[in-house]
Amino acid sequence: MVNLADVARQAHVSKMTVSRVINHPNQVSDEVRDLVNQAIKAVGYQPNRIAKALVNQQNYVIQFIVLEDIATVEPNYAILLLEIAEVLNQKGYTLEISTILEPNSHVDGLIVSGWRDSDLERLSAINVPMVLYGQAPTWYDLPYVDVNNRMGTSLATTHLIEAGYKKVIYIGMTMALPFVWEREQGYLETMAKHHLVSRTYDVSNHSHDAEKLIQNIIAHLPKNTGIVCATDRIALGVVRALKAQSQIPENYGVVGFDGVFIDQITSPKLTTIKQPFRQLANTLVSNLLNQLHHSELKMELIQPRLVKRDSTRQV
Amino acid sequence: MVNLADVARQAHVSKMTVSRVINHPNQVSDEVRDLVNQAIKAVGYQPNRIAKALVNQQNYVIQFIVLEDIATVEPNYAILLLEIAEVLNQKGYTLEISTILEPNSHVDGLIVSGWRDSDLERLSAINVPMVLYGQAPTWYDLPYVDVNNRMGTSLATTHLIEAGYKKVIYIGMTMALPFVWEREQGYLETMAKHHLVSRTYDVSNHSHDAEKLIQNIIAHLPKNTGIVCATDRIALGVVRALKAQSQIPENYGVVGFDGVFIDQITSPKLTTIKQPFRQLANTLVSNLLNQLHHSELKMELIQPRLVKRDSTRQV
DNA sequence: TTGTAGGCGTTATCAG
DNA sequence: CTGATAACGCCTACAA
Repeated sequence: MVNLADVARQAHVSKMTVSRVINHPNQVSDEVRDLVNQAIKAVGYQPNRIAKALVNQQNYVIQFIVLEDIATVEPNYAILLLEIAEVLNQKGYTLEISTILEPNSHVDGLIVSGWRDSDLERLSAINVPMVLYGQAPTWYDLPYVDVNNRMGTSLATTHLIEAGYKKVIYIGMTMALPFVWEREQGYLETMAKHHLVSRTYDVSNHSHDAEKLIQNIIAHLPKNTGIVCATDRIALGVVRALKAQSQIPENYGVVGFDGVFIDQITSPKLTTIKQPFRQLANTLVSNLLNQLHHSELKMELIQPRLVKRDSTRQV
Repeated sequence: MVNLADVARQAHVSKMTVSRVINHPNQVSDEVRDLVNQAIKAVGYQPNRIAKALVNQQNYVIQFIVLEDIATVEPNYAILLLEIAEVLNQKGYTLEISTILEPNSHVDGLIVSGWRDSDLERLSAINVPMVLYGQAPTWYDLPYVDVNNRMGTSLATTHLIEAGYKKVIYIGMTMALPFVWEREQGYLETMAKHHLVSRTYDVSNHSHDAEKLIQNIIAHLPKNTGIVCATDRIALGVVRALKAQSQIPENYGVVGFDGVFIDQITSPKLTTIKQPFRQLANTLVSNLLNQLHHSELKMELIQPRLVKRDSTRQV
């Protein structure tokens, strides 16, 4: 393993000078800097993270904690994880993945996802810098990053109204999670703003349940109805139930939420509210690193995007 | 941060004795060992990974490299990743995720996934212990772990035959990847063994293409046909095309492959060949660690499982 | 069985 | 602007 000493020898300077060229280049004279840089290339030097970590009392490790059962949580994670890993790697950090909350470890920061309200107490007791994925109640004062769920369903509702669907209903989830509430509110507010009568239904977040719901209520669903769904999974069931009569998008318009994977495999392809995972990952990471370096606590909401596809009329 | 010295002071012994109690307990007298263990608990000592890594010239970091475009590769990864992370964490290793092949890094081992034939040359030039996810040509001598793809489609084919479907066809993929070939072979061999005439089609790995294929050939598809699909994604399209006439599983039987997520959201639910991800993760990790510790190179094939659900007749 | 010295590769600090 | 020294926390090698 080639180290600082090797470079120093090659460049006929001390180890410290080499170290400075790397970490504080402007404290070194131009000539020496060039000399050292050449030497670095010549011997193929790469800094040793471990040694650096030891002396700096930092691990350069960020832990991504998944508190919910992955198997049920579908594809979202893979993509978010990869994005975060990439951003972190670029900044010299390592992403460690964990499924348990074990604060004793040597990590510099935590990104916590899939938490429930009941985890919040425990979370706020841990004194490692952290950022939550998902909007948390403000009284815990825990920094979070989330997509603006309310804006998302608002976008969806507006789109359906503008596309000319006379009636617009909402199919939400039975889970008691903040984002579930936010998504419903986005629909309700937008309907109110347009002086329209709102109507909501709740199902578990499974396509088959949504499918059944539609079959049950189809008799009462007038043609020219728009359906805002709390998730793509629900939308999938709705589309399937409606597909038989191939009435999409003429008689029924369907909008999903999430924009990961499922939206692509439905037929017709889903109009959906897309979570901007790349941006989410970037924000999550920079939020956390800002805490590490400047100790700012921030709550951030990212804007989602409406992706128009074939399950709604083109306006 | 509490360290060896703190424990030593507390127990009135030297740092080395404490270190020995942790790493070579049988080199220490019983009394001293108990004393030290108490002290460790008392002060809440946790070994510092970083320092250990520095002196041992190990990072305890395993890199998981994803060489293909994640967005297109669907949910499989999230679950595999989490499983691997868990296993590794238990053994004191950290999982680092990366999307680029950059061998210069300070990692102890590599788990490589999503590679193509063209990556193999480069891969075998890297002299860091590694294990591939996916069966590789033997002449590269690269250790790999994979599900037994051939056995998988064989299981699927046998199931359809035993369920009494008269004709059994195969819908494969156009990609020139080893596992694609293996899956097709599993079908062909099994058909031959039963003295049945085989018939294969190829589509890209998208549900919509599979759907179109079925629509095109449905006229030539006699009732009582079984369809072995190379992936759940393809099966999804097939099921959708056949659903209209709701002829599943009476007139047509469909079996998918992978058993992650998609199989759950089809209607009817898919009979499929399930990749045992937990076991895959365990094998991947132990294969790699065996290389690190005992430098054994191994190629391992894991048996998949047939999960019978509603897209085939019950036997 | 236990302890001492030295070093892993890096950087902060202080002296020149 | 540059260099020597000590330290981060741990472990191997050797000594007692």
